[in-house]
Amino acid sequence: MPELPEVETVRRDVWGRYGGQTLHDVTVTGRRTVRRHAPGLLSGLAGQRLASTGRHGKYLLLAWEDGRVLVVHLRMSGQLLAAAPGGRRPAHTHAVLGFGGGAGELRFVDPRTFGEMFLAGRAGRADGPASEPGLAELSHLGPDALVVDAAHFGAVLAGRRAPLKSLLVDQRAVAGMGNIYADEVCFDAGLRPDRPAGSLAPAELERLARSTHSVLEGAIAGRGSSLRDQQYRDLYGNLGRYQLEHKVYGRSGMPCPSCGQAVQRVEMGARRAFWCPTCQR
DNA sequence: ACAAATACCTGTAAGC
DNA sequence: TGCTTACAGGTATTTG
Repeated sequence: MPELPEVETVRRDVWGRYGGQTLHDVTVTGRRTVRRHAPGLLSGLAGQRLASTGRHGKYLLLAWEDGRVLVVHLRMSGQLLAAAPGGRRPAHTHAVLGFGGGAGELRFVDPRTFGEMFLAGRAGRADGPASEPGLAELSHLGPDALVVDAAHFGAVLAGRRAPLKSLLVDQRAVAGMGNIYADEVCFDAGLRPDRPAGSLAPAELERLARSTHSVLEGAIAGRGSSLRDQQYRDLYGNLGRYQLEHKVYGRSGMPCPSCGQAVQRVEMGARRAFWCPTCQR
């Protein structure tokens, strides 16, 4: 499932192929994909050059010359796929951005239709991750996980009795982590996912911030995680390889890579968490 | 104010 | 073989 590392991988791919290219036409066939506004609104982007790309948490931002930003969220099953124009489009293709200059088309494919695209105003300037264009639609998000620090964790976790993991996947607290990376970050930081969020000592908050950065950066280097359903693909349809480096996520009963103890699975409400009972406290 | 539950979806896999 | 059921999970919304 696309979380921060997967979205960042796709962002870099998109910039590499479509950066500076002119958008010629937009085709929207999935109404639910553009549910925040009328489907025809995206056609107004035709003629614009892709000026920069950005990302905040799991939101991908495509900024155009005139300052408008196309916001893309892949949610569960969304994919952005590059293709030559004219080929047969895969099932569940809900929107297609047609570029000139031989760049071909950019397809939004999403079987479960949880994903969405919408047009927002006003772009940031720099091309890069975690740009802060100040979009009203994204104002509910906490700081991007790549730049969060211990002080911020301290502030948002203070006084909370909810499990640490629940806060790590809460995009209002910190933006970018989901089920996979919250578990991996907790393991790397040596913290139980079911620790009451407000119980972390200063040194633990420091470890949490450090592990958040290192785990997510490692996952970006590995081009993201493709799970057994192979739902996550990069722009060119290739699988990620960071799933090979997961220490605890989905590894219930298998030995912890650090100590050899069996990885445990704990139910936390409707969701679950994987963790090592000896390495995490 | 916070925490937990639920709705939204469909492809896949497990069970019968 | 074919049917039914459970499960996956990010976010918005509702309920407690």
